[in-house]
Amino acid sequence: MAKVSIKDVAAHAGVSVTTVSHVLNDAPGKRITDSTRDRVRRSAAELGYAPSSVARNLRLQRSQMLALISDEIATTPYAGRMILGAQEAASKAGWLLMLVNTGSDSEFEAAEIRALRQRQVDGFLYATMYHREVALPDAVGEVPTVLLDARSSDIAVPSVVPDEVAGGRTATEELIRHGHSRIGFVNNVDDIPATHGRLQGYKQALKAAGLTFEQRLVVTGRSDTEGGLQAARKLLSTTVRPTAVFCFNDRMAMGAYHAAAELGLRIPQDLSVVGFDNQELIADGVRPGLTTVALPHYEMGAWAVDALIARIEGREPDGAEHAALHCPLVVRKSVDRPS
Amino acid sequence: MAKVSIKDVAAHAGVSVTTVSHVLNDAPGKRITDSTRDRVRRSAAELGYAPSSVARNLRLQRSQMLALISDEIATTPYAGRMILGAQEAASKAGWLLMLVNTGSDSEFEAAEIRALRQRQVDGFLYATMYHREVALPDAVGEVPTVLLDARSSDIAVPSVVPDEVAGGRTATEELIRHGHSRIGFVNNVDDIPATHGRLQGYKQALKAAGLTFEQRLVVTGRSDTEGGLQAARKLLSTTVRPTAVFCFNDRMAMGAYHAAAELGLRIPQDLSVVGFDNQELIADGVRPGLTTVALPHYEMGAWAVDALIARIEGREPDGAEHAALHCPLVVRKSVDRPS
DNA sequence: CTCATCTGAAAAATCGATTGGGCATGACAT
DNA sequence: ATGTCATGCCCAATCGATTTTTCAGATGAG
Repeated sequence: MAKVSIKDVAAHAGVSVTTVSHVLNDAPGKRITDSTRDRVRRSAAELGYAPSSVARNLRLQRSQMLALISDEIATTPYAGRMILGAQEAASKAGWLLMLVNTGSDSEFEAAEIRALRQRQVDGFLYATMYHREVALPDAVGEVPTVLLDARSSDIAVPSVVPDEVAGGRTATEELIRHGHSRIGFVNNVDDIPATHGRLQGYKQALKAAGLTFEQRLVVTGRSDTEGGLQAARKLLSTTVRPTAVFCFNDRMAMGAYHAAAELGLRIPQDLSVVGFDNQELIADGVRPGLTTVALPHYEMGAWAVDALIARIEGREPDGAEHAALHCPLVVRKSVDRPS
Repeated sequence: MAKVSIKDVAAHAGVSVTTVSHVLNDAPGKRITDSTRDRVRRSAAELGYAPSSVARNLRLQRSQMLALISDEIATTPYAGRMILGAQEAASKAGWLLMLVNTGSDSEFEAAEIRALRQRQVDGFLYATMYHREVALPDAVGEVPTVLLDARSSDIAVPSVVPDEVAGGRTATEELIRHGHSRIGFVNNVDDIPATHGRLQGYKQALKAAGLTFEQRLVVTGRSDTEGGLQAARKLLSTTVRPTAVFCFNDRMAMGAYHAAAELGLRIPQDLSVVGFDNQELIADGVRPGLTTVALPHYEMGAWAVDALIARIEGREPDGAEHAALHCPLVVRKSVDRPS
């Protein structure tokens, strides 16, 4: 079963390659009798013919390939779901997805991008592994591009990010719903959209519930377990201890668990905790399981691919689209009513 | 800066496309004067010429593309480093890597593989996200393939896996080195190579240190936090409690931490723990940090790509190669001498 | 009966590269 | 003066498709 080309089909069906092409592509405006049509189709099937996309791409000057460029593929566990979402959306639409990771070396990045353009990649997904603002490298040039989990100052580039504000609101509401009224927020110190967005959502939820925002209930720290531990320690040692904590992410929530343990507080009886990110390894690993808000990585990947393909095929409302996708709550066992 | 083809370069340099091709590819056996060479090269540089790989691939009947096919890209955090290793090795060798994930649907898998062959993918990396035995799908046909983190019953296919036995030995030795002589093993129940290999390594280390293997020091459970908790609970409640535990993986080690906490045992003062996998999220997240054995995912990815390219280019000793890569110890704070 | 029109399909150009075979040109030998 | 040969480069075929153009034969109008 070596390679069977369009010529073989033509010979087998006793027609020209032209006709085969016309039949197989349902060429519009071409007149071909039904009997010929049938003969060609049967031959193609019989021979197991599959058109060479290399040849087709050369002729059509495109590749049906997308490249997902990202700064760091490895260091975060998020990557997987985002890539999966992109990959499945691409495959569903009949496109292929290349993965390229460039690290932080912008020299290397530019070189890779040029290499991809040389291979006629039709579009780029420019992804970051956490929601932040980026500058699109010049090298992408005129090739259609969509930002994934990132925003650009250049608003002409479509982008998709998580709805951080709504996510923060969701987390806080879950605590309010269980009857908490003194709710602490262990936030990240970094100046990134997630920090501000989740805080804003926290405030919105409080306000909507008629609770007053208190600055001293917000403590910040590095966004890892250690930072969460320290921040939570400080928060839980205040004179009027909160009965619940919303943590910037699951790693910090893990730190809050440690702090609670130090202080002899049981979760969720003495302290309710909500995290953010839904990192299964942590959220499922700690005891009790951590109620948290999930980032819609899969959905963002899929959205980005769909938007990119639409753009490439020119069926896009002009003007860039910017999506902020919903972050759903994942309920486990770390939230209860206040004692 | 539209598309500049070889013809443009030829025109600009005042030579034929043949000559341009010969110069740019350093065609062996072709005689071209230095002055012409220079002229062509300067023209190419000046015009920013980059050969179209689509055209080249059509002519040469290859694509310089590799595809990494895997069952599940998303569900394990390992994927990242493995993919990164593959990706960087490919890029270093001037190849492109496609990612394809097929889920468990072998129908869909076959379809994807056919699509890839149609695009002239030159080789496949068939990866699983944990070390196990697989059957290579028929659809790959004659295309060169290398197994990643998997073994096949068909020994003709090269493969690379972690050296589980040596890893188990390393973990156990670390405990022995600190003076432990009653070392428990919290093992996985699944019938996979890791289970048997790590146990074998555990036994080897004991034997080498002159310690006798005791069956009751080995307990098994599901390979997650809960399973680790239950197994460790059982192990630590025996009359003669071990002073150290080697856990099948970091998730089970996390369960062992929970069990120790229940029993009022401090780590590492009262109990030393060694894990396996080096899942940063866990190993760095628990307190104290977990000493563990790392799986060489990055290295396996790179090895597989190198082996695959070698095979494709025909510079490979005949007969398949099978590599078992070293699993290095990552020291944190969960091991101390017995009290 | 002749010429125009329509049909169905084939021929040929094209995409951008690689490559085996040739063809001038000048140097050298006879 | 003529034949031989190495040199330096170009022609044209090729890869496998798509697409524009062409064309032979059937049909119909005048």
